[in-house]
Amino acid sequence: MRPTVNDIAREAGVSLATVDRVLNARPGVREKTVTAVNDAIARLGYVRDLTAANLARSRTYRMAAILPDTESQFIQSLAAALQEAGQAAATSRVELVLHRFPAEDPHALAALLAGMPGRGYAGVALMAPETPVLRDAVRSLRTKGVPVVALVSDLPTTGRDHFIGVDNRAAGRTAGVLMGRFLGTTGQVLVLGSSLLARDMIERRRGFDEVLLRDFPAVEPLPSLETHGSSRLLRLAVAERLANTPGIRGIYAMGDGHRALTQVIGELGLSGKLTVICHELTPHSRQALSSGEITAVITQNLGHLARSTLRVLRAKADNLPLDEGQEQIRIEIVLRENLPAAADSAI
Amino acid sequence: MRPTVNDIAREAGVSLATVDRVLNARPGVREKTVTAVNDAIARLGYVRDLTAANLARSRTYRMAAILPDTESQFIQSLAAALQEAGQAAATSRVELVLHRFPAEDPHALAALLAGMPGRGYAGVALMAPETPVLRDAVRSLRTKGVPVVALVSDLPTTGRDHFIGVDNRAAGRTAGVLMGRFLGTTGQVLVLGSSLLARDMIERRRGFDEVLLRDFPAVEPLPSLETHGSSRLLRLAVAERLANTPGIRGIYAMGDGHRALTQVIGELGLSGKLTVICHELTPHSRQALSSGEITAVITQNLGHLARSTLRVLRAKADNLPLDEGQEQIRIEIVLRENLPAAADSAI
DNA sequence: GGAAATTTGAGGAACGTACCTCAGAAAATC
DNA sequence: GATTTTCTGAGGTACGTTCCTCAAATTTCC
Repeated sequence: MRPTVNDIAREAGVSLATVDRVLNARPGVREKTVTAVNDAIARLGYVRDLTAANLARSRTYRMAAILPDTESQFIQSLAAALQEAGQAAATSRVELVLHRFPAEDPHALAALLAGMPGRGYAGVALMAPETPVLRDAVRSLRTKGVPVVALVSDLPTTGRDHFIGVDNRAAGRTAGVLMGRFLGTTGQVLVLGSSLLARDMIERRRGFDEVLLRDFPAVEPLPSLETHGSSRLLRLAVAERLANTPGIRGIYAMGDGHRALTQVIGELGLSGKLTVICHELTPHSRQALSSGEITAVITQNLGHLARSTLRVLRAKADNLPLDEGQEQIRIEIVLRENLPAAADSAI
Repeated sequence: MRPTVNDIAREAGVSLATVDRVLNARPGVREKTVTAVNDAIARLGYVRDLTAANLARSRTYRMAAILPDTESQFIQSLAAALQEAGQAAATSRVELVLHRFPAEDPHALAALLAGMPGRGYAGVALMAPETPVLRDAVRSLRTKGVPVVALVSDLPTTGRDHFIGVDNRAAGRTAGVLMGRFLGTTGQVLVLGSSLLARDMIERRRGFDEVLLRDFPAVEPLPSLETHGSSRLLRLAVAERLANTPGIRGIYAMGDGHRALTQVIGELGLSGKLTVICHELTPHSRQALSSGEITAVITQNLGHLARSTLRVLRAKADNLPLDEGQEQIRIEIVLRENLPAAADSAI
């Protein structure tokens, strides 16, 4: 049988109450006694039974996930993944509530955040652009004891507790190598980015250029086209560039808008003739990948991201250490040949 | 507050004992009453609190993981990942015991398996070659009610409950595209494989050839060299082939022995001049990747694999459904640019 | 050496479920 | 309508923790 708190009390020659004080770091125990208890714990190899502990605490964790109300497939997939992870976590006393904020209105977001502590949230996961208003809102939340984690795009200046997502600079570098090696020789590359999540776009771009400059000097990345999430804008801009710049042999799409992109490429009769690398596996990019319209997708596993979010929030709420290995989100490269089955909840 | 069994009893107008009988499918309840209880459950949206349930059952899960006693870095990393996942799972009443068997002795393995039910194992995870003896041993285990999952290399003919690992055919295809695109033009490719885990080797080879044949007819994969896990054999064979076949521009290493391979390549002064693609991220392949001796590694996240193993075994032991999305192990492509930080427990 | 402060012990209630017993109610059978 | 048989209720204990109270023991300080 596994040792219990009672075994420890006996082994350490103290009472159960004292063991409990030590285990839960409650005050009023002499240093010497603490050591004695810890020794007993080590000797017996005691591991706290979390199921029993949580039950006794009868603690429930009400968490919020806040996303922009953009209706891109990526955001939708992310929302779905979070919902699903929330459902699964219901058995471990964690409840996840999804909130949306108007993508272009940082003040609405700040107001939403300000209301969080009052509504009993034990933690907040947030995907949002890094504005000054947001920075203050996050800081205020944290001083009120609500942990905040950044999702997908980091918010370092806000002092968030953790960032859950990939290293976007490394993701950009990865896109860079693939572009360089797939092109093989010379060529110009069209680079597209929305601007909502400024930070991740900037980091991707930086990584992309870094690799091309260093390892593939014959490849010339063009200045970024900002599409602001508008497919009309994207379509016009891409058509114009492709028509006027015959040297373009590749496209690096850092943001969303896969559908508009493949469409305009198709209309120009260039499907399959360009090396197209984009980010995020969505229903549409899956389809374009398997049809050969997109060459490679750099992505992250949204199911993992969502589950990680809940685990991290919970650990932060309980002030417990993280299993860094488990929480590290990998940069995944998806080609037609390793496209995961659609059964994957993360899409 | 979440509804409890008591709420259900009140809502259904029956006693707690009856609700308990229904919930745990114990006999002695009229059909009509069962329906009434289930209706109440549906109405209140009751979800059984698994932590409390397991506590009450005072159920613990003793699981076994069985690996060959080969000392390859891959097996060592896998063993470490399993150990670590086992430690983490101790808080949720799961215990994992690692066993090894002599790699070349299927009968010793069968004997080991035969002893499992007696020792109170609730589930077994197994990485082993698919021999007739093994098939019978696994079948016998399963009829005794012990779920068995195959690890890394599938064992379809044994009727195992689940396979945890990547689709090796798809992994081979992925290696194929990378090789084809990275080579760019014509070239011969040396293919190396150990033979211990016959099935995964065969599947990888099949996938590799499939893609090259279809999409890269100018690339010619040579017949597999079997190294039987011996680095001496590998070294001799590779040196001989490279010396006598000047058309070789790439190497696809399906099995282990990264160290011997990069060594012999280095001795021939070919470091960085060949496109080398291999499987499994290990300390050594990491190093070779970052130094440019290996071009790409096709791998799987061992941390994920280990945690998945425990979750699946537990679900099978409880006869619960799986979250397929969470358990699907992805085929990962690692280049120097997206090499995950070594902090990752999965190495 | 005595008062004050600190540390410890003993005990109990609670968390939500499982599982047991035994008596009593309701239904089925003749 | 009496007798079986089948269902149901009431109550309890247990799982391993957390967290509380209050008294007693021990230490610290003047």
